[in-house]
Amino acid sequence: MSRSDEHEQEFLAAYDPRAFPPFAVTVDVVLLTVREGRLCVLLVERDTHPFRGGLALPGGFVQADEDLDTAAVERLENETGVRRDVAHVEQLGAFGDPHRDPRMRVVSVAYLVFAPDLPAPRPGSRVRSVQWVPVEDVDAARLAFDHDAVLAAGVERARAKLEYSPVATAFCGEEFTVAELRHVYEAVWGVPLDPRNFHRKTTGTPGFLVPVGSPAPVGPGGGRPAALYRRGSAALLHPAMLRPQRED
Amino acid sequence: MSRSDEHEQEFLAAYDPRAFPPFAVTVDVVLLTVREGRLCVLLVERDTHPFRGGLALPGGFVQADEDLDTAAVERLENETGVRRDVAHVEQLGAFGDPHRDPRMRVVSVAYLVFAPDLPAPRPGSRVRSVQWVPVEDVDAARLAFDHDAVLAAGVERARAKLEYSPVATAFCGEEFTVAELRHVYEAVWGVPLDPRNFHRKTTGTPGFLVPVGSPAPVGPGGGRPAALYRRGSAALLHPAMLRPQRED
DNA sequence: CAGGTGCTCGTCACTCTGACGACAACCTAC
DNA sequence: GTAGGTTGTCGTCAGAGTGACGAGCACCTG
Repeated sequence: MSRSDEHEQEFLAAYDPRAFPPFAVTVDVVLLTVREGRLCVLLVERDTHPFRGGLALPGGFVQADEDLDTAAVERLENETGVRRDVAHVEQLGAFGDPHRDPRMRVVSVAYLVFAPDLPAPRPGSRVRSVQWVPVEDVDAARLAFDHDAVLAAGVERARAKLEYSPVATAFCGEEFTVAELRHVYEAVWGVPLDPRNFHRKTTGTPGFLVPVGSPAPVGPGGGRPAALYRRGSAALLHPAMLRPQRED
Repeated sequence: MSRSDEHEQEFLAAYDPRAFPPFAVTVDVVLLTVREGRLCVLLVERDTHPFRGGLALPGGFVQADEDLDTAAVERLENETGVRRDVAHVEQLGAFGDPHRDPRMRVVSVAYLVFAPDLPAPRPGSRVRSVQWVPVEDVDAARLAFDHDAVLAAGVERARAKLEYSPVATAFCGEEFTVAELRHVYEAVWGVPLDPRNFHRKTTGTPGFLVPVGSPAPVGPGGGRPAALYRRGSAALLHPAMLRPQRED
């Protein structure tokens, strides 16, 4: 397409800051895992202005030629060592309150990541420490920026998503038992589930679990050894696995 | 918090374009409605570079002090006259491919809006025409930017959302019949539904529909007059209303 | 070997659903 | 007014899915 004078004018006008106010764009990652039966989120202690010393979700600025998804995975890998292929990554949404960052106008694109229990993360640049915090124990009022709202959205999305998709397997290793998967559901939903009905449901839903031919593994503290499964090919669970609804 | 020299330096550093590359941020609106039994989307014919003459979703740049949600509703109202209170508005997600806009780096936050059948929209500024297009008839390859992907995400989100939430009522007027609501489901899902089972399901799900005390209205071309309902207070449908699954 | 633990399979009552019959309440045509 | 068409609403029934268990299996430790 040849560029006429008219187009050239419009092209240049695109850089008029009055018409197109400049934003910074960041990614923030809600990285969830299940540790010791509890749903945990990865938080970093900031070492830079603003909110120095405060807790925040890992994340950072998107570079000029970087895709949003790539930026999220990149920041994640740099700060925690989580490789993309052992985790589930999905976009959570955009957060763009005009005053969410005191420095400047920032729109943050939040990502939700599920990973199995991982080796201890190491602090990256501009960060004092990195820690897993049970989501129940997070003091929302102490989180930097609007990360309390981002975290809440991530946890709620996770709870809903376990119902109709097989993503819970992303919290487990490559191979896992039905009980391990059940512990994931129990930790995310915060309710106990009947082992027998859970077993019937998960093994009976087509495409959810694929039995691993190899024999059953050891049992840690006694009990019949469990069969191993891998994640199946289904993208959606039919029928869905509904969490028990609290009665009023 | 007093601002030390150190903080001041960091504060100023925030405006270094090498560290914080400038983005433009836009909102794009997937406005869906049901007209003549078909799910339709509002598209505008662009009158400006780039994609002049091409079809696109309505939308525009977010202003410097404007909230994202506000910006979406504002552009929507300006271009179509849809008031926020007669429609359902939710964020769809962020689209930020580095080359989605040939002019500059743009991140677009897409919004999904459901509205009842509306009076004909009027073209706004920088727009040649505004038209309702059945989503089945949209030529995805001719849409500007990545609006084909945005539209596809919006339609898929709408289809999924009808299952577990009462948002389908947003496609109807203040008061509506069960049949009108059923036509919405049929148009969005593209499948016929059994009127008797649909009636049992919708009137039986707690919080979905509230009968209007006033007597039944007229029937247009014959048939027993239908009872009128308003939207109930439920935010989620329990149990969900699952769309019939295609068999393979 | 006894008893504990956790895995897996069964049973049963209940709810929800899809498919359909039947009647009610309106219309228009004759 | 009566016949016949159209749409709304209520009922029925068989089958699938679920919650709440019981019970046996396969490992452990003492």
